[in-house]
Amino acid sequence: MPELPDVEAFRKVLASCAQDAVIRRVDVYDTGVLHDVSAARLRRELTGRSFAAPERHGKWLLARTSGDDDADGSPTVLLHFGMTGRLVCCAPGEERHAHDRVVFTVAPAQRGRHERELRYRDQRKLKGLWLVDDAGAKRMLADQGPDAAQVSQAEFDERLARRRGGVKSALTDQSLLAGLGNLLADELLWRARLAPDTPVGTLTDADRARLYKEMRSTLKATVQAGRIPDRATWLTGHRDDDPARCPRCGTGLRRDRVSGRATVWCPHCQPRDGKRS
DNA sequence: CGGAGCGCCTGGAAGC
DNA sequence: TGCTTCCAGGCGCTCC
Repeated sequence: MPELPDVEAFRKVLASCAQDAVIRRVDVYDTGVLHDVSAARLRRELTGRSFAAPERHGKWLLARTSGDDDADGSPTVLLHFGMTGRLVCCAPGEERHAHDRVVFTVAPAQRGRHERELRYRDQRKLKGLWLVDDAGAKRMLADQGPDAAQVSQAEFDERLARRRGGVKSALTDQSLLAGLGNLLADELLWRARLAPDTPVGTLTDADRARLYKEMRSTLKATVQAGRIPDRATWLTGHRDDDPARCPRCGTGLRRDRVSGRATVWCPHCQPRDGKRS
C-alpha cells in the first residue's frame, strides 16, 4: 500500500499521537521488523526520550527524538512500510492486532492527556524499523532522489533527461525520484496520456511538463486524502474492475507487466505510437 | 546502464 | 472440501 501520500499520513499520525511525548515503553512483538538493531537496544536507547517533529522523504519516515543527553547526536527511528506496513495510534491496552510488531507507549507532556500507543503494524514484514544517528540517517537516505512532492520542474526534467528506458520504471525508481509507487505511477501516466513503456528519451518538453503538472496535482489531492482515493474518475479506482474500463473514454483497460510490476493503462488515451492527442 | 527474474514474508483468492 | 498455485500498492540482489 504505502506510497508517498500514505507515508505522509503516517507522519501525521506520529505527530498527533506521539510528538513531544516521552517514550515510556518499547515493546517488540516480532523482531523480524527490526534491522541492524536488537529489541533490547531499541528499548534502551529510546526509553525516556521524546519523539520530536517527524519528517518524511519519499516513502521513508524519520521519527526523530530528543532528550537530555543529546551531545552524541540523538537517535532516529527510520521506518519503511514495505507493502503492508502502517502506523496506528491506540489507547493504552487496546487489544493487540495480530500484525502489531512494535508498540511505543508514550506519555504526553501536557497534563491531562492520556498515554497512547504508537504501533507499527505490518502483515508481511518486507521492511521495518532502523535505529540510526544523524550520520546513519544520511547514509540510509543517500541514494534517494528528491521527494516527488517537493521537486522542481527543472530538476524533474534534468533527472529524466539523464535516464534511458521506460517512463514508468523511471518514475518508480526511488533513486531518481522518491515517493511514487506502482499505483501512483499508473495514475499519473494515465492522466498525462503516456503509455507506461514510452522511452523517456522520446518524451517531448510538453509531455514532461504535463507529467510534472499531473504529478504535482495528484500528489496534492492524495496527500490531502491521506491515500489514493477510490474515486470513479481516477484510473486507480478501476484497477480491479472486471471488465475494467477507462473512466475517461470507456475503452477496455490493458493489463501488463511493466518492469516486473502489474500495470494498468488505457490503450486509447495512452497510445504507444507517439501520436498523442 | 536498464530490465528481467527471484527472494523476502504473509494471507486471500482462484484453480484443480 | 482440501490442497496447490498465484498474486499483491516494495525493494535489493544477481545476471544478462
